Amino acid sequence: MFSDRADTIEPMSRPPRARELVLDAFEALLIDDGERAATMDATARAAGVSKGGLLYHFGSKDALEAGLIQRLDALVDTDIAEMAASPDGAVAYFVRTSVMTDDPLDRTIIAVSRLAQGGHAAASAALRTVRERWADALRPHTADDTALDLVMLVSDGLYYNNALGAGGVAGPIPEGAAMDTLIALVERATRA
Amino acid sequence: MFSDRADTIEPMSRPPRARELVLDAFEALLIDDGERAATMDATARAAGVSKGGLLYHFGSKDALEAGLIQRLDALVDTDIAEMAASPDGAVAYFVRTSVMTDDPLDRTIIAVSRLAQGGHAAASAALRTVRERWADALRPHTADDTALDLVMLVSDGLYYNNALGAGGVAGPIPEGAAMDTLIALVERATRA
DNA sequence: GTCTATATACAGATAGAC
DNA sequence: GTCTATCTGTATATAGAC
Repeated sequence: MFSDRADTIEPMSRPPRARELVLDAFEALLIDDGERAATMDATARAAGVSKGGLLYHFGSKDALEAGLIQRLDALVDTDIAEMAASPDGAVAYFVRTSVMTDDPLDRTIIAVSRLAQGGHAAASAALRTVRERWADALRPHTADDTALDLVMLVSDGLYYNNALGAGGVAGPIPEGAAMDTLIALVERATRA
Repeated sequence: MFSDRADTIEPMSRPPRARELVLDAFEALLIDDGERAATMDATARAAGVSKGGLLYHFGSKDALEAGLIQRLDALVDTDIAEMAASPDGAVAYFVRTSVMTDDPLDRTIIAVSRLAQGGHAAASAALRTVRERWADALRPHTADDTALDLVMLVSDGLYYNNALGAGGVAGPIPEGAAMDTLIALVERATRA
């Protein structure tokens, strides 16, 4: 049902490229400097366009924020599919990927969290929905509701520490072997 | 070394009362509406004083934020003492009190988190210090570093969900019996 | 599609009256 | 101690040229 015109080579993207660059810039500002600093002006400057140029793609601040939330939903689709297919098991995959690796999904989640903490209702709702989707995907892999709570909370804790790292010293997140041991402990405590 | 004049009855407070009311208002705005909305103007209005009146107590936005961080440190002193004295055990006390009950400490932590997410370096540093103090107090009660990580992360996860609740629907936090079961699971997995 | 220029509102902070 | 102006900078958004 797709009619992708693949006969042009250079501008391969269906979603306008400039639009994605603006979202990248907005995301980076939210992560590095917080909601307050992520203004239309700063976003335009960071994306290398003018304010007017930005407002052609996103007619308002609300539209820009909605665009970021839309990106989050798309990235979570992919993540849930990868989690289900993970050879390690869904729980191990989920806990391990809950620590920020600067991949697109991690970045978008932190950015949307900043929006949520700024009182943006749609951002809070989007994060709750994402959390619920993850919980649904993990439920078959955990012993009971309490075990699922534990897995979800450890993941939330990891994200909380990631989110606090902004602009400051890195948070106290288990790395390498420490993470492997933590995952083993969580799996032992929650295995279905 | 203190020369407390206790001979006056009515104004019993050493820290000026208006100052505390301003901090209460600032805190409430941060929690309910986010950092962006917690302006000097809005804080003054919520505290029932004028902008000039607020600026008598806190000469700048930075001073106001520093005042909130100072309040956090004082509240954590009390909490650590209560945790050590808890008949339930430190781990159970810690996990149970990690869910927002609208007590002064919970409120101040969420408020300072908002500041931290807005890029306020001193707020991030203060939260890291608080986390470290808790970890030190809990270390003797956990089997090893991994167990301690697990307890800390569950607590962080609880706070993360509390923090997201702002202005929106309540987060998916275990309550009542579910919380008791979770604490039992965490204790079984981490007991020293 | 992308730009400059501008309107309107509100932020943090100062000055000085009461 | 607490107030009412008021200054200065910056945010979102619009208008309209190129």
